[in-house]
Amino acid sequence: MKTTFQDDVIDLVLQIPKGRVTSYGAIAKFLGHTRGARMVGWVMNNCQVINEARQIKIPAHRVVNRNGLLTGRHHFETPTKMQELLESENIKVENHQIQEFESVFWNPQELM
DNA sequence: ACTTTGACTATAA
DNA sequence: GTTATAGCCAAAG
Repeated sequence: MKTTFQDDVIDLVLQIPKGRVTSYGAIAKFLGHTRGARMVGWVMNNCQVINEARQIKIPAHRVVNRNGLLTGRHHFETPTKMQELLESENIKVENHQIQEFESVFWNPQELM
């Protein structure tokens, strides 16, 4: 089993510090796919399945679009679950948009 | 093998 | 400021 794109994405998402968020594009870029943000989204969709199949939790709520908007909220159990999770990590969310986004944004490059 | 789709982003108008 | 378009590449049908 070779390293797949989704494995890399998941691994990175799991390393997002609590109270921080990142964007699809940042993840894609970190993996070498500067404009492959769409694939990250696809992987996140699989994350749901993995969450139940592997019984591991993937902090998908820490992944938002570059706008700081909770675009993936509709894919959660409930449309408000994502915001709840973020708020429980001291991330301010208003109108499905992260406040002080630049302050909570986490660049994967910091990992190194 | 070909077409469609996707939780996106950057650029142009 | 918004809306439109193209780019990107991997999976599913």
